[in-house]
Amino acid sequence: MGKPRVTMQDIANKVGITKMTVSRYFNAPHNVAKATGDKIRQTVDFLGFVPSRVPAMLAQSSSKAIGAVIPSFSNMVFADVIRGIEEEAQTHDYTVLIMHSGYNMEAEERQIAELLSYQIDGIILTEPQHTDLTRRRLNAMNVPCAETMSLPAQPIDMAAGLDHREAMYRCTKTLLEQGRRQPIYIGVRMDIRTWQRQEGYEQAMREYGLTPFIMDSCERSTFTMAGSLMREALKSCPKLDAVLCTNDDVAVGTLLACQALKLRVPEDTAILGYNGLNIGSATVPQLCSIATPRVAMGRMAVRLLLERFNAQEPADASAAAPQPRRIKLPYCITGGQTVTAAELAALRADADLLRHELTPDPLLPEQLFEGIELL
Amino acid sequence: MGKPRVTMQDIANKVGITKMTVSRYFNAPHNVAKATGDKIRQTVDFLGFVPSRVPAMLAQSSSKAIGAVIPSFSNMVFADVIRGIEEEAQTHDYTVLIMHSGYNMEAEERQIAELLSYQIDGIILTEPQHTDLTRRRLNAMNVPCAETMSLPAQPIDMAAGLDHREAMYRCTKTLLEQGRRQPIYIGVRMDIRTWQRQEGYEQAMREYGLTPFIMDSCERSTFTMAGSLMREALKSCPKLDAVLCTNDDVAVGTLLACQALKLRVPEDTAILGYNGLNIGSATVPQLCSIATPRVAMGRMAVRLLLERFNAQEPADASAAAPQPRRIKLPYCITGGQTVTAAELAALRADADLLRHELTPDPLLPEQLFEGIELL
DNA sequence: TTGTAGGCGTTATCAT
DNA sequence: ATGATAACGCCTACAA
Repeated sequence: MGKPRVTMQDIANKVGITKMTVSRYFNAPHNVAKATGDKIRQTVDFLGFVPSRVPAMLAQSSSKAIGAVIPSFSNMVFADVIRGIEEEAQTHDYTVLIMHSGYNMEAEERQIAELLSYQIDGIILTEPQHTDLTRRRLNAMNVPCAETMSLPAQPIDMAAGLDHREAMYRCTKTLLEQGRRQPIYIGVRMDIRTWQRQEGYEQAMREYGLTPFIMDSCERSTFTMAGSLMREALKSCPKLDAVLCTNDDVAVGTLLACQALKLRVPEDTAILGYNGLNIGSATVPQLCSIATPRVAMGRMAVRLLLERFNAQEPADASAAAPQPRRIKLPYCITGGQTVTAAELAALRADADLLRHELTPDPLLPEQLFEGIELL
Repeated sequence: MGKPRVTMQDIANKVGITKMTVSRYFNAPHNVAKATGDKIRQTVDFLGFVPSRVPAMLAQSSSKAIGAVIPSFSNMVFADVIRGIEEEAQTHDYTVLIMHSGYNMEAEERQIAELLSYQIDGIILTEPQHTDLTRRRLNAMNVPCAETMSLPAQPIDMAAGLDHREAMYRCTKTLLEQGRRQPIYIGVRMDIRTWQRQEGYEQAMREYGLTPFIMDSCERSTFTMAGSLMREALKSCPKLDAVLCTNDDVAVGTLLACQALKLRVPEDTAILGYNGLNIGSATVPQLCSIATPRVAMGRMAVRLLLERFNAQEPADASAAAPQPRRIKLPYCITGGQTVTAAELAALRADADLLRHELTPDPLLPEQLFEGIELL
C-alpha cells in the first residue's frame, strides 16, 4: 500500500492538540476556541483532509446513508426516481448509495447484500419481486425497506407505487369503450412491470370478448426494434386499430413505423405510450402516454424511510399509529395527439376518477407529477 | 434505535464458537472444518446475516470500493460509461459507488468529499474541471484518480478521454471542405464539453474566414427545445446549410424541426449529432453522429486505477515505468443519412486518420466502440 | 475549552 | 482447526 491517509491525528499533531479537539471542530465547532479552530481550519484546508465516516458507522451503527437498487441506469424512468430520492434525502442529510440489478433478481440480491455491508440505515427497492434470502437478510439486518414503482401484494416492509395492471386495464377498457375494436399490446424487455401491464390489457380484452394480441421481444427496448415488432404485428393482425405500448420508446418506434407505412395516427391507429417521458412530446403528433409520478415516488420512498427512522427514536409506544404503509399512487395522461380528442378526454376523465378514489396520504408530495409535462 | 443488527458474534454464539471462525468461514472457508462450516452456513442463511464491510475498511484502510462522479443520470451518455466502469470493476472484485454532480463544480466537490469519507480506494471523474480544494483533498487522502470523457490539459492524476474540441474542429472542417458554406452550432446545457465542442467549431469556421453562428440555451437538453432553437436560428440565419449539434437529443430535435419545416435533409441542411446514441438510429433519415467510446472509457478509467493499485503493492521500484497516463481516445462516425454520402465518407476517412495517429495503449479494450451501432 | 478512556465489528497476527 | 489479542479512526461519556 502507499502512504497512509491523513487522519485527525495528523491534523492534531500539526496543530499541537489532541484529535478529540479536531473531531469537535467538525461536529461542534462552537465548542472549540476560535484561535484553535482557525489553526485547525488552516491545516485541514491546506492538507485537504476529509474525515472518514467509517468509524462513525461502526460506533453508532448508523451511517446516515440509504441504499437504492434500480434495474437499469439506461432507462430514463429511473433517472427521475433517483432525482426524487436524492433531492429528498439530501434535504434530510442522508447520502444515497445507488446500485443496479439489470432486471435480475439474483443480481438484486447481490447488490442488496453489498449495500447492507455498508451498514445503510434504510433501503429503497424499485422491483416488485425479491429472493427469499433477500427478505431474510433485510429482516435480520433490521433495515427498513421502502418498495416503490410497483405496489407488491406483500411488501417486504413499506411501499408506495402504482398498480400497473390496473392502469393498463383502465386505459385499454376506455379505448374499447370509445370504439376501438382491435387494440394490440407491444412489450419488450420482459421485466415484471411489462408483464403486469400486459395482464391489464388482456383482462380488458377478455371482458370485451376480444382476443388479446401481443407482440414482444426479450431484447433491450430500442426504437428500431419497436418498429420491427409493429411491422410484424401488421402482418399477423392487419385490422389492428390501437397499439398499447409498454413504454414510450416502444411507442415512439411504433409511431415512426406507422408514419413510414403511411398509416394515419390516430385515425387508423391509436398509440398509447407508458411513463410520460419527454421524448413523447417531441414527436408529431405528440405521443399520448400513461404518465407515472416518478419523482414523487422517489420522494415518497425516502419519506417512508424517514418516518420510520423517526418513529424508532422515541421509545414511547403511544403515538406510533401502525398505519399500513402501502400507498397507492395515481397516474395521469400526457400529450394526446396519438389518440382522438374524444379518447383523450375519456382517458383523462378515467384517470381523474381513480385519482379521487385514492386516500390522500400526509406524506404525499404537493406536486405529484413533478417533472412531467402534461402538455 | 431499534434492535441492534445481527453480527458475527451472534452467529458465533448460536454455533458455539468464536467470531474469528465465522470470519474465516467468509474469507477462507477451506480453513474451517466442514462440520463447523456447515453449522455456520445454516445459521447465517437462516438469520440472513450479511457481514459488515465497515470494520475492514477501518482496519485495512482499503475498502475494495471505487467512487465515480458523473454529471447526470438523465444523460444516456453516462449510463454507458457507468456500464463500462461497473463491468470492469466487478471483474476485479471492486464495488462502485456512484454520485452525481448536476454539472456543478461545487456539487462535485461535495460529492467527492462524500466518497472520500467512505474510504474509497480510487475515484473516477467525468468532468474536466475541479475546484482547488478537490485537488488538494484527492492528494491528501492519497486516492488515485482517473479522469475520463474529456482529456484535461493537467490531469489530477491519470486520464483517458477524447479531445472534444479537436473532434468538432475536424468534423466542421470536413463539412466545409465538402462544400457547406454556413454551418451553425447548437448547444444546450452549457457544460464544459459543450463549450469545448463549440470552440472546435469556431476555430474551423474562422480558419475558413466564416463567422461562427451559435444558438444555445442554458435549459436542460430536450427535443422540443432543440426544435425551437432551430426555428429561431433559421430566422437569424436563413442560409444555414448544416447544423452541428452538441448532442444527439439536440440533433434529433433539429431533424424533426427540419422535417416539420419541409427542409430537405441532408440536401438543404446537413445535421451532425454527437455521442452516437441509439436514438439517432431510429430517425428517418438515420442521424449521422460523432460517436464517443463511452463503455470503453469507463473500462479504461477502472483499468488505470487497477494498474495503480497493483503498482503500489510491490515495493521494488524497478519495473514501475512511470508512463504518462494521459491517454487520448478516438471517435467514430455512426449512421450517416443526415449528411451526404460524400460527406459521410470524408468524415469517416478523417476519423480513421486520427485513429491511426494515436498510440495504442496496452490497457485499451479490444472492442473500442462497444455498445455503439455503427450502422 | 480541552483531554482521557473505551468501544463499535471485523481481521491480521500470533498462539494453541 | 480454532482461539486470543490488538488495531483500525472516530465519537460518546466523563474528567479536568
